[in-house]
Amino acid sequence: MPTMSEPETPPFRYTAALANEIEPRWQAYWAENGTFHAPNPAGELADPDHPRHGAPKLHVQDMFPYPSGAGLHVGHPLGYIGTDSYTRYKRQAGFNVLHPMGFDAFGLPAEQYAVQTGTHPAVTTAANIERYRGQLRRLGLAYDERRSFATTDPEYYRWTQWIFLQVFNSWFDPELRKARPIETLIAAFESGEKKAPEKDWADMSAIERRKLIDDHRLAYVSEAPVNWCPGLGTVLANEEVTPDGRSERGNFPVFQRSLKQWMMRITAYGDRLVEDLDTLDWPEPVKLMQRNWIGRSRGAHVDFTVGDDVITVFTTRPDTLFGATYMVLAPEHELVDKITPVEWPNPTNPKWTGQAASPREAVAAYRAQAAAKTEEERTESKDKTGVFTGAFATNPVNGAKVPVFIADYVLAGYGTGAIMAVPGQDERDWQFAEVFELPIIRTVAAPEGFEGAFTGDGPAVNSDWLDGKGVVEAKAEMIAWLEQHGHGRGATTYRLRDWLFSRQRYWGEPFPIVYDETGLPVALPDSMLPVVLPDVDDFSPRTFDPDDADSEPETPLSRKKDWVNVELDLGDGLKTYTRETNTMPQWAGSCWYELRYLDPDNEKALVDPDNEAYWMGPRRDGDSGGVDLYVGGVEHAVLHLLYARFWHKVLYDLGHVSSFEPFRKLFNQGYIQAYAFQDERGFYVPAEEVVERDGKWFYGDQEVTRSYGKMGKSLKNVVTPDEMCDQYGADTFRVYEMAMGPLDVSRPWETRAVVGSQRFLQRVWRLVIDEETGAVRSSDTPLDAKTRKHLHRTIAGVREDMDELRFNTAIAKLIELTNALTPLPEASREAVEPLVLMLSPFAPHLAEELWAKLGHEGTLAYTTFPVADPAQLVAESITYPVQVNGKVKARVSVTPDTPEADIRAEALSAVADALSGRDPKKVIVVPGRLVSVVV
RNA sequence: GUCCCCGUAGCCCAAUCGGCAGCAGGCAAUGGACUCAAAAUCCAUACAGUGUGGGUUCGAAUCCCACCGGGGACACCA
Repeated sequence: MPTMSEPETPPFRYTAALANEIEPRWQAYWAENGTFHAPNPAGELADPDHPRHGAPKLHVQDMFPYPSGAGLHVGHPLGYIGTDSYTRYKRQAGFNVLHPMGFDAFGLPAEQYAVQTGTHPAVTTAANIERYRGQLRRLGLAYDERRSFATTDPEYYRWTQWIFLQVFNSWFDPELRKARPIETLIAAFESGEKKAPEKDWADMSAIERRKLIDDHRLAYVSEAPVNWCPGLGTVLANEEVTPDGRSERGNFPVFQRSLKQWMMRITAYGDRLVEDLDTLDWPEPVKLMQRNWIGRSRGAHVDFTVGDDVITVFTTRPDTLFGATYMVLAPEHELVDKITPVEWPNPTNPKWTGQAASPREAVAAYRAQAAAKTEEERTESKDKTGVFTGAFATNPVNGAKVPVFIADYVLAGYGTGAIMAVPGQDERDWQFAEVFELPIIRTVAAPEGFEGAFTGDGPAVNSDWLDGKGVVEAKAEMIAWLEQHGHGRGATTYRLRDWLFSRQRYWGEPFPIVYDETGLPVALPDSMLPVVLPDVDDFSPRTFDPDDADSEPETPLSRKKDWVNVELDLGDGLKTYTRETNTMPQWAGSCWYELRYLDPDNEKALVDPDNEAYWMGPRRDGDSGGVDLYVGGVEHAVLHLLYARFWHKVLYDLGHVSSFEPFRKLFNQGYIQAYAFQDERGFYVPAEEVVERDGKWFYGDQEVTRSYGKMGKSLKNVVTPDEMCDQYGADTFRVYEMAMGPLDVSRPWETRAVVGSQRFLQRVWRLVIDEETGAVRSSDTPLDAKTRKHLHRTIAGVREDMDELRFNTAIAKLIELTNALTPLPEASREAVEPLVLMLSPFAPHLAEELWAKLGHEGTLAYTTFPVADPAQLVAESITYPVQVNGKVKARVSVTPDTPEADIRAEALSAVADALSGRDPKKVIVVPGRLVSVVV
């Protein structure tokens, strides 16, 4: 115990200097004693002697950071301090707490830095991680450091690769709605239980069989339209492309190209990803964003015939089929060329032709026009454009001939890329019909006088056998009719696309895949993992002129020929194979890290099942299991959380985990933002030197304008936790961040307000320590009754606030208690010790120091959090305000157990003057609150 | 354009179920004590009627409707 043997401890005030002496000392103590190690039920991290062995568990996790070169600013650790305070409290409250931290260290910035400087990304990354660790340690964050890792560690990404192989070696069985090992599919084909689409399994060649199987894998190679970004030299996932068709990172143009890429069949999980949201304790807006992103819609596929061809449309409103007066195909639809005749039918409305001499010319011109537009231009103008193809389709319900158009308001990538247009019930179709003078038939009765497309519910009209039925019923009957007559079938579509999983980058996980002489992929066996990322001389993918759409990707790994070409024995004897030279996207490592914390050193499995079941297993029927509390920003509402859920479900299906969701409860912390100031020329000036005078802001003598937003170097408004630790100490900084508002609310940083938290800690310090002599001044005198009640009220309130993550109000209650104790002649231990314990989640170093000074041995981390005495929570009397017609006219004081009738009587006599003889019409007694009299 | 979240003292924020808007708390301000003076500390004081307008109710910051302002998401998804 370093603190016990230092009589020369400066006996002064709790200052930044003192804090900076205390804090590293306790950080060292915690590290040396492994204070925050959490015991596992099994394996190397098990510890039967641990004070929390066998206690109820709690797994709390933060979204781990990408260790950037810029280090942390004061906004970053907000959530970390929140979870640290929460878990310190829960640990004291008796839980076995797992609170780990790691690093998401693959990614573009380190690679781009490497390209610029030649420094290996591994070197940059390691240095950045060290810096982060130092910054986090300085804040006193209580992590189990044995469980920390980076996604770039080969021992970690070995398991990322292993999970990839699990995904690769699985298929999605639509009957069971789950992933199953690929062998079960092969067996099904072999036994004839499942039929191959084109010819019998028995008649297929080995290569044909492999291709068929590969087409069913959850990870597959696909020649598919992808987002090719020449400026970055890589392809991007849809999610990484901005709505105006540029790369989210770097803002380069992105082009649609057909390229061979790895995909993950996340769409197979669309239903479960939607449905299981209901089991999760997540903020509603995040669930909503996921639902919207997945975009499941139910409806029907309907077949329209055009000559000898069949065009299938997707509609969510099969009930309106009688109102389909035309059809629209996306300009890119594959049947457009085939159905377009040589000449315009006679007659043809001149508005339909785009002034072209023939349908083919019109189609070609319109396509060129559509292709020239960016995605943004296409969606920005809501004016409907399009052109008639010259072809007519047959409406299957009534045999009506309807004209077929192409128009860019129909998207090639959604549904079937073709729609039946029902202007009477769809606003977009209505607008198009107005422009092109197409007939409008209402099939749902609209209210009297209603103009435009009616999308609400109502009885069907003009719809033969559906007439009179409501929308829901009519939909069901139409789907049944379509299926019965072979014109269509019920269908569900998703906005969600399969996940593009390969990147032409260096700094990512290599795929555990090689190609044989057939060019088909072959999985490496587990025994060959990890496939270590080799050193290369040049880290950059070949980049191109950002506008060169026809360039071809060339990966950094592909240039390393001695690595790419390998001789391996994969069961067919020694053969030459070619390695996959793409790497995985940055999301891969963060898709499963919550599991690795549970069992970080396990070499036999990604996580021991006992450990997984203990920390993350379901607790009751229907419970998804998962991390008990996951804290991070809303910016990950869709991508990271969706991908992680997907992988987790695959692992669940294959029996590797017992939980079917990774994160049971999600909490979005707010952001700390800051003001930035610009001078007349628009240059940013250092924010900390700007002063306010009369509602205006000045930098020196110069007036500057204020804006509010992120902290950033270029905005010259960054404040770092290190500066705060220097100026005030980590505890003051922690208390300030937790006190300045609720954790989920964003707020502006204000350095000059930090001093308030410092003063509070100084007052607490002064309750225990004599500032002149350094002696402990707390007494053993019992508290007076009033203060004792205040203490227990505070304990009860703080516990409640802590459980609900309301740290700001918990701290306010502690300040209030401190302010009540300060003027007392003696600082009684009866109050001071609980106060120190309750403060310890927020100001752990100060609390440990005071706890030691008060004569306790070792750390307080496992000392029971104060418990309120219920007897002390009962008020001696309750004062009821008495309202007459909403205005407070009197107050009556009664004991808490006074019956309602007596309260009523007392109240009425108290306001007898105000009533002046009138009879009360109504008297409302709200127990514990007030009495309201109405006359 | 649609959807979601948020508007309470100069500022950051409190206020179970609708029940006395603040001895919840902090910053800043003002006055005082201490000091040669200042800082720090301590004590005290003032400041809003809850963005606006309606409605429901005995009673609305809280529930409903419309509008205004700020933030976020999606954006022709058939």
